[in-house]
Amino acid sequence: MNSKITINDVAQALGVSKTTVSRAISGKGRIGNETREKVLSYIEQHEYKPSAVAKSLAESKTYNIGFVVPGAMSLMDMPFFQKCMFSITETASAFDYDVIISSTDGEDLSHLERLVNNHKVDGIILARTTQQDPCIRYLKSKRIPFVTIGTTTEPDVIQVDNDHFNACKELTSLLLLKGITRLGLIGSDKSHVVTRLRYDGFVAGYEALQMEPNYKEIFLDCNNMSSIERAVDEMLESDTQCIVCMDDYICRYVLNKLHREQVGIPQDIRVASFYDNVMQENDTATILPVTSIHFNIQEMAEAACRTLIDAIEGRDYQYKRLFGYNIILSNSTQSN
Amino acid sequence: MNSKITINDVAQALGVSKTTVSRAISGKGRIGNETREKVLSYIEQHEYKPSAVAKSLAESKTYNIGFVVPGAMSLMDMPFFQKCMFSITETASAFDYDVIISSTDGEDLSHLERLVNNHKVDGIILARTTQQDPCIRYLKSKRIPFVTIGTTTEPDVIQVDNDHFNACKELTSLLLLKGITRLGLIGSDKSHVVTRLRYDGFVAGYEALQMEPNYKEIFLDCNNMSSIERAVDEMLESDTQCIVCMDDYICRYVLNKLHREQVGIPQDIRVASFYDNVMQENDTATILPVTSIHFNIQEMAEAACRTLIDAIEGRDYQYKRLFGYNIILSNSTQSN
DNA sequence: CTGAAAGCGCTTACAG
DNA sequence: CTGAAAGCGCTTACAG
Repeated sequence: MNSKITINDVAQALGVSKTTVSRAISGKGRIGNETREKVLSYIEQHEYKPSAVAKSLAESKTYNIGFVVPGAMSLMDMPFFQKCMFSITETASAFDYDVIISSTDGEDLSHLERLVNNHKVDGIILARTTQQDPCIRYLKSKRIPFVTIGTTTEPDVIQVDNDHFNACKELTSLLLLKGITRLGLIGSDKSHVVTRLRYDGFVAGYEALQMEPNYKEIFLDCNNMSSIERAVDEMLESDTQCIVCMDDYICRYVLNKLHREQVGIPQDIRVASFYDNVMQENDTATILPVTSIHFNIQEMAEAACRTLIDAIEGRDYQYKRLFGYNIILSNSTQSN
Repeated sequence: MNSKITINDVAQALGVSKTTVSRAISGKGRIGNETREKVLSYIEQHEYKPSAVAKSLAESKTYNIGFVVPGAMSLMDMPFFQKCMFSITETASAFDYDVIISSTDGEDLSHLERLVNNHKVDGIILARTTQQDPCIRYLKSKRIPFVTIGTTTEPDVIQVDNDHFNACKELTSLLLLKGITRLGLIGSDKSHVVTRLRYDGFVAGYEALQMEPNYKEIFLDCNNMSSIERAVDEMLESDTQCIVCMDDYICRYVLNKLHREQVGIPQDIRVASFYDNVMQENDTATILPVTSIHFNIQEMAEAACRTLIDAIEGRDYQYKRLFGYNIILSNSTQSN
C-alpha cells in the first residue's frame, strides 16, 4: 500500500511537470543535469516505482516475453528446459523484461494463442522445434517476433541452436578413426528436428572417411524403454562394436539394460552418447562416464533471449546462430 | 498486424458507444440481449481481441501471477517444480491469468522485488518454504496476496501443503507394526520446513505405539552423495533393519550404494521412502519398487493457484489446506 | 532545457 | 437499457 505514489505525485512535490519526471527516469529527451538529479534522488528516497502497466500502454509494449515449452516432457528433458528457463529469465530481467511461461501440447496451441491475442507479450521463445512445427506457422502468421531454440527449415525464422550436426559428425569420425567401425545408433522421435540433425551428422561422420554406416543398425523412434531395449538386443546379437545413443535419456536405458545383461563396457561393447545433459550432473551414481558431447545450454539460451530482445527493440540481429561443443572421451569407448 | 482494431473501432462500426461494447464483453452492467448478441458476433467475426494492457490499467489489475522457484535446484527436485508449474499455468489460464516465472537464490530477492515493485503481478505463489523464509517476510511487508506451497509457521500466510506429518507418521507406524522396529532415517536440509515435518512425523509414528526412535540412527542435512553414503555405512555397521529416506533423491543414492555393496533388499536390509516423486515415473529401470508415500502434486498446485486467485479477487478462501496421501507398500520392506 | 496536452485502449460511476 | 465523460499512469510529439 506504500506504492500508490504516481508520477503526478512526484511532479507536484517537486514543482515540475510529469514530462520532466518521465525524462529523468527514462533518460530520453534533453533535461538539465540538476533537474535530473533532483528528480532521481526524490524518487530514490520516496521509493517511487513507475507502473509497468501504464508504461506498457503508453509505449504499446509489454516488456514481457513468452517462453513456450512442450506440455509433455520426460524426466530427462527437464534439465534442458530448466536450464533454458533460468538462463532466459536471468537475461530478460537484465533488460527489464519478464518471462511468461506457456505450454503447447502437440497441436493444441490455445495457451499460446491466448498469450498472443491478449497482447501480453512482445515476443516469444520456442524451446524446441519439430518438423512442420505448428507453433512456428502460427507465430509467423501473427507477425510477432519470435526465436526458436532449435533449428528449423522454415524460412525467415530467427533460430539459435547447438551445432548438433558437426558435433555428431566429429564424434562419429573419432570413433571410426579409433578402429571402432561397426556403430549402432539409437534415436528417438524423428519428428524432432534435432533427431534429424544428429542422424545426418552420424552419416556424415562416416562419409568424411569414405565409409558407410550399417543402416540396419540404426534404430529411430525409440522413445520408450521397451523399444530401446529391443534395439539393444538386436545389436548384441549382431556384431555391433559400439552403441551410439542420440541422447542421455536413451543412454541411461542402454546402460541399465547392459548392466542387467551383464555385458561389460567397454570389454564386451562400447557406448557413446550424442548428448550429456544429465550425465554430467554427477547425480547418477549408477552410471559410468560415457563418451559424449557437451553443449553449453546456458550460453545458447541467453543468446536466444538477447536476440529476441534485439528483434523486439528494432536492433540488428543474426538470423541463425550455432553454438560449439566439447567432446568428452571416456573409457566407455576404449578401443581395446 | 490484423489486431490493430480497438474497442473504438468496434463501437463505431456498430453505431454504439464503447461503454456498450465493454459491457457486452465483460457481462457486467445491464445490456439488451439483442445488443449484446450483435456486439459479440461482430467481435467474433472481426477477431477483435481486447488489449490486456489497457484493461489492466483501467482495472489496476495485471491478470498475472508470479511463480517463484528456488534458483538452485537439484535434478531430483525438478519433477516436483515442473508439475507445479504446469498445473499452475493450466489453472491460471482457466481464469484468464498468466504466470510470470521468477527465481530466488537464497537471500537474493532482487528478481522477486522487481516483479512486485513494477506491479507486474497481482499475486505470488512460492514453490517452497524454508525456515525463516526471506520471501515470506518480504511479501508480507509488501502486502501483496501470496500463497505458499509448503507449510510455514509464519502467521497469516495462506498455505497449501501435502500432509507430510501424518503421512510419515503412518508409514513409520506401519513399519513398526510389521516388526521392523530399528529404523534409520536419512534426511536433507533442516532449513526446509518439509524436513522438519517429516522428522516430526517419524518420531510421532514411534510415539503412537509408545515406542521411541533410536536417535543415533537419524542423519539430517545429508544433501550430497558422500554424506548419504556415510550414513548408510553407519547403518550397515549397526543393527538397523530398515533405512527410511526422506525423499527419493536420497533414496536413489541409498539404493545405488547398497547395490554396490552387494547388500540385498529386503533380505539384508529394508528400504522405505517418505516421497516417491521420481520413482513412480517408471523411468528408472535400475531402481526396484520401494515402499513410499505418494502425493498428488497436481491437485495441490491447482489448489494453490485457485486459492491465490480467490484472494486476489476478494473471494473467501481457506488459510491452510492439507492434502492427503497414499502409502505404497512394496517388497523393499518385506518383514521376513 | 521545460511544459501543456493529447494519446495509449480500456472501465466505470453518473446521468438519462 | 445506453452513452458521454473522466480516469487508470505513463510517453511523446509539439511548442516555447
